[in-house]
Amino acid sequence: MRPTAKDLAVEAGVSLATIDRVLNGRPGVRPRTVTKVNEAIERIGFVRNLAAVNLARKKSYQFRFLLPDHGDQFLDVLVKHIEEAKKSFADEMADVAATRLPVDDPYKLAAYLSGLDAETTQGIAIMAPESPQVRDAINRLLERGIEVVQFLAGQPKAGSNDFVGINNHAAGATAAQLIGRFSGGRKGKILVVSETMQAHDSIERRLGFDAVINREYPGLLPLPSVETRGDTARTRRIFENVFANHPDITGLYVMSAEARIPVREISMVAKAPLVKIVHERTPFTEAALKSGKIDAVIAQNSGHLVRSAIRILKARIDQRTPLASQEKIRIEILIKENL
Amino acid sequence: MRPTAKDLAVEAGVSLATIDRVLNGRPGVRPRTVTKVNEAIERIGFVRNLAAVNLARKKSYQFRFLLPDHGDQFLDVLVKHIEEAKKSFADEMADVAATRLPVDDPYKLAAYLSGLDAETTQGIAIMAPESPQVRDAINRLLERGIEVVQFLAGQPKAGSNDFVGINNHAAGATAAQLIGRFSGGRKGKILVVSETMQAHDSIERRLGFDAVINREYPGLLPLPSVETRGDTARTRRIFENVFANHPDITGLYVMSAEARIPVREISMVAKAPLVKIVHERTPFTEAALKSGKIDAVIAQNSGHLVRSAIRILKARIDQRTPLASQEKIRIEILIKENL
DNA sequence: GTATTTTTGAGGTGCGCACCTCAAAAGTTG
DNA sequence: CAACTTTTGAGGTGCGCACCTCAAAAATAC
Repeated sequence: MRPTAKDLAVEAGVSLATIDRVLNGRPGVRPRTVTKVNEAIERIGFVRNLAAVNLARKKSYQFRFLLPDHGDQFLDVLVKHIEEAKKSFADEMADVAATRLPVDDPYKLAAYLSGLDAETTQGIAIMAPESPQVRDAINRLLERGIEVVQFLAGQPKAGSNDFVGINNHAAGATAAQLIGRFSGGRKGKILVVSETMQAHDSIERRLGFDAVINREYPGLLPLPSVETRGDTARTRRIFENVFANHPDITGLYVMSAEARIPVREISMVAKAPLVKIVHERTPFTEAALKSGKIDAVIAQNSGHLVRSAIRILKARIDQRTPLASQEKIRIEILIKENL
Repeated sequence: MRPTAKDLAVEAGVSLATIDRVLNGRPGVRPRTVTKVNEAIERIGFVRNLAAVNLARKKSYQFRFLLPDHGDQFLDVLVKHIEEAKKSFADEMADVAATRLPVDDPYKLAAYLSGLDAETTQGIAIMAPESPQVRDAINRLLERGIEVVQFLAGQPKAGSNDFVGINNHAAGATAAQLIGRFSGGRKGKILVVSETMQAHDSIERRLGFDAVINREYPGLLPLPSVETRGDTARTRRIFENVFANHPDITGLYVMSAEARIPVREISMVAKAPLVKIVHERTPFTEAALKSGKIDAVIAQNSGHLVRSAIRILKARIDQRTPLASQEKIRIEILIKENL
């Protein structure tokens, strides 16, 4: 049986009231007594029963994911996993919800954030680009005692674990290494595509990509980034143009989550087979991998992302340190064999 | 606020005692009343507060990992993660321990299993090869109410989630695809190495490997599996022999967890650079990836493995269904960029 | 030394639920 | 309809802890 507070009181030679004071940091305890209790804790290996603590405190957790309102398949996958997490975290007294917002409008987003009530929301995960407005709003949330993590987007603050997502520089580097290896020594140009280069993550990926290609694959030349803006016709025009100028394109790297448009359009304009690498696991990319339309997917486990964000928020509220090895989001390489 | 049993009683128009009878399946309740309560549960979305339940029931979980007593680096990594899990699951009233055993001796292992007491052990994760003795012992454990999962080794029963680990056939296929792609069209022979081919996992990996190589890379010829038996000198002799007979070896696939001996020895006998793929993330394989001594690692996240085993055991004891998407162990491809 | 402040102890209540007992109410049987 | 049997309700206790009050003991000040 695990020792209880009562056992601890006996071991430390104090009363339950004093144990309570020490455990909960209440005032009016001599330093000597605190030490005595802490030593007893070490000796008998006392660990608070979190379930009982939360029960007595009537604590529950209400978390919210703020996601873009316009979305591709990857967002649908995320929403699905949030629903799943909602069920599995119900056991731990955590309620999880998702809200779709026009995250690209910093003012609307900031307004929404200021409207959040600390009574009904203990933590939020925000998937939105950086902006001064949002940064301020986040700081005000923190002041009001609402925990925040940046989810997939935004500028991660170094050293803190307030960002949930992969290291995008490393992700770009990984893509580059794969394109390099898969090219098997052939020379050629690499077409690099993104929905937009405004996003911080695309910029990071591009930097990581170029670093590896330039260092390790002198035979490959990455072209300047091309933006689809989610527009099929535009993409087609750009591709036709690029291929006209560079008939020796041998690879495609799609940096943003929405891979459908570039993958479809490139098959219309490219004559020779290319090495194609895209990001994120979605129904489309899965099917494309299986059918051989693309060669590899650089992914982050979306279920893990969601759960990790929740666990980090929860740990912060409980004043615990999340398990670093569990919360590190891995850069997954998917090929058709390990789907 | 979440509805409590009291709220449920009001909603269903019955007393708390009846709620208790229904929730805990006690006898003496009319079917009509049961229906009434269940409908009320649906209506107000009642979910039992697991923390309170476990508190009232004084329930705690004691789990044990049974691991081989002779071990390579991968086992050390596993043990480290078990220690880590021990800390993080303490919050959930679960105690986790690891025991090293001569798992290759079915009689000793079976004897140990029979000696387990259901009072002090609620679940175990076994990493041991299949044998009739062990299979029987496991069945007796289950009869005595001790939950069991097979951990990494053994013959997974189809359809049940009593196996924690990757699909080894797919892992072998993944290795093959990578060797194929990384070879860049060159022809050659592939040296396939294992510590022993007795183990079920090596056999599966080999099958998956051959399937892909034969189907997709006719220019590559996998040689018959070579067994190191953990013996450096033996391995060296075999390698020298093999290279003498097959000077055109262009790739190495190490199927078992211990990659140190084959990777070191091959560098002594191979003249030309090879494509080298090994299994499992360990300090050695990490360093080898970084320094370029190997090209890729097929890994399973060992922290995830451990936590998954614990969660599955816990869910079974609670009569819950574990979250399938979380418990699926992914086949990770590691290169130096995504470590 | 006494007066004052600080530290400690004793005890109670409630969190949401399991588990138990006993009595009252509702059904069933002949 | 009485004599059952089955179903339901009322109420209590405890799980391990938080949080509160009040009084007693110990340390400190003057």
